[in-house]
Amino acid sequence: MTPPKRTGERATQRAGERTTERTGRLATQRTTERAGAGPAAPSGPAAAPDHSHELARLAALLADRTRAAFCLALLDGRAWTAGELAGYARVAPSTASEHLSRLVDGGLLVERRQGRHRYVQLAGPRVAELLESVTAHLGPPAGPPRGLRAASASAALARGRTCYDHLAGRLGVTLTDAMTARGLLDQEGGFTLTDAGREWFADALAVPADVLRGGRRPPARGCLDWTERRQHLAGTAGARLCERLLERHWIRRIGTGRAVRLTPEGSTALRELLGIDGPAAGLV
Amino acid sequence: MTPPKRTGERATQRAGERTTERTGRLATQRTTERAGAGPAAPSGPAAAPDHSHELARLAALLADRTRAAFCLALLDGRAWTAGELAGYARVAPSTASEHLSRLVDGGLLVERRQGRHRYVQLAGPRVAELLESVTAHLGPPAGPPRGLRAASASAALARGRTCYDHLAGRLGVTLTDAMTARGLLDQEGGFTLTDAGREWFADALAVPADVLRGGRRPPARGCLDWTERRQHLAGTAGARLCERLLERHWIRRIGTGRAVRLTPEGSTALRELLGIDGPAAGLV
DNA sequence: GCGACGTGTCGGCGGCCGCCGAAGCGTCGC
DNA sequence: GCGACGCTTCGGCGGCCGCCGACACGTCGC
Repeated sequence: MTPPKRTGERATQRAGERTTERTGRLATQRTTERAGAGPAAPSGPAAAPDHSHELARLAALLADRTRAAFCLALLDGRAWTAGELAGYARVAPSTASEHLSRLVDGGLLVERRQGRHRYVQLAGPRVAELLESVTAHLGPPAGPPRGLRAASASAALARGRTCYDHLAGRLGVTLTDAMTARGLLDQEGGFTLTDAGREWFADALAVPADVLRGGRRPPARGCLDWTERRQHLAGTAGARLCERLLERHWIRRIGTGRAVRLTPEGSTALRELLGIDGPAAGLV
Repeated sequence: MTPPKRTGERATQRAGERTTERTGRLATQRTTERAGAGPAAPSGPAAAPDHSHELARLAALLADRTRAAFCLALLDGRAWTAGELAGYARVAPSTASEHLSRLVDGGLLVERRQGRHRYVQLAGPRVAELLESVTAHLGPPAGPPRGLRAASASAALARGRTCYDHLAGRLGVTLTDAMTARGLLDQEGGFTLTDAGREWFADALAVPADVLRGGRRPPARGCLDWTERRQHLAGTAGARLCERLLERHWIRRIGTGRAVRLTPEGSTALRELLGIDGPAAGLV
């Protein structure tokens, strides 16, 4: 019953983890044989590909509070500099630098050097979805009451904000509800754009139907909102919607944060397009 | 620029992590203030609830290769004993015991004591979905070629297997495709059961429509298949489908593993119900 | 009742990890 | 060009973690 010694093996594994090249991919590393591969595995063939190593490697990237804070901050979809993130998470610049290198190596982040700045960003929608789905499994958000001035800022965030590349907050949920009520979106047994929805995107937003159809990324997807506790539209459709609204200045970013506000023009437009009463819905 | 000392704070955090009571919930722990809460945060209001601590805590559960292997093994949906898992992952029983305690405390697993055995199981569909969504973001499975005898076992797994509580492998994908072709399932812009699909579940499988509608769990959901690289039906509908097929002996488990095979009766039934040609689809 | 067995607890060991400050390097602004 | 600035590298420190073996405890089979 005593398992074979494998201290040495484990040691080389660990070493392997550290010397990862900066490929910036989530791809498989060299695999050291272990689980279910030998005669000692009692429960029959564990022939599923052994993902345990890669899973642990990926999870380890998020298993540190500072790195987790970085990733959550980057969930706003924008690029941050290393220094901003260091200040945000209250760690020394050197510490932040090391963490960022690990996250880039691990494929969660991409970086762009620009002058003396290092801009870093989530590596793509898939990473954003990954983070969302993991955070969705966490308990309810920490605490309802916080500082005083933070309250007004969080009120703005609750009204509307970006969530990676789509819209969240009351704005996101209201849009989603309005689209559902008008038969553009179907939430019955999933999160699907209807035929009418595709037409609406083409007519009202000039987003052709084929843009919403193809590729690996789901056209429509629900994303759980932590202030509203409701789903809002994500996926390609959610991203295009947010994009168009910003382009047309129907919404505008507040300062440098992720909060957005509905402009007067936007209020009019949304009333015409979706029958949304901005003030009544608490969007302004 | 130099951040405030917080060695002591960090130390108590860590201590807090270790002394977690055995509540077995994913819930929020006490939160120690940090990211974005103070004046040093440069990038405006980071008023999003600070999930970084809980995210790191959750990720840390999966950040160890042994624990990751446990979780992936348990993804077959069945209950394993502590000893089985120890043998599977090639660690000492004492080590496995400690890991299991952490996973139970962390809310990923539930345990059932039965005589001198400790049966352990994934805590629920939500945990299974979490693991699926994370593993889906890993690179492609480790290596195509493996040992010799493992090949036949993995061929059986490729034909059909359970994935937590629903069906995967060629069987899962074939069923999903057939349902889609018959208009029971809509994959156009998500993964939705159509009205016809709900009727079919009621008529053909005696699963009433309200069972497929309610609750937190999505009625239909896509689950990425690592052998087929395609999505197959998961969610409540997927679970009921698998359940019924087992009940009616249309499929049967092979040995104690997660592999399943199509029975002759099942082959007939699936041809009648969905027009599936078992042999031609490589299911037998 | 008495061993075999599965599991939990404890102490200890080696290793990795996260953190920092100091120093170095390239870039930008003047 | 020269200093300020953003970032990175390096060494070092403290702490946690994963692993094991030894031992204790409860259960099961005979």
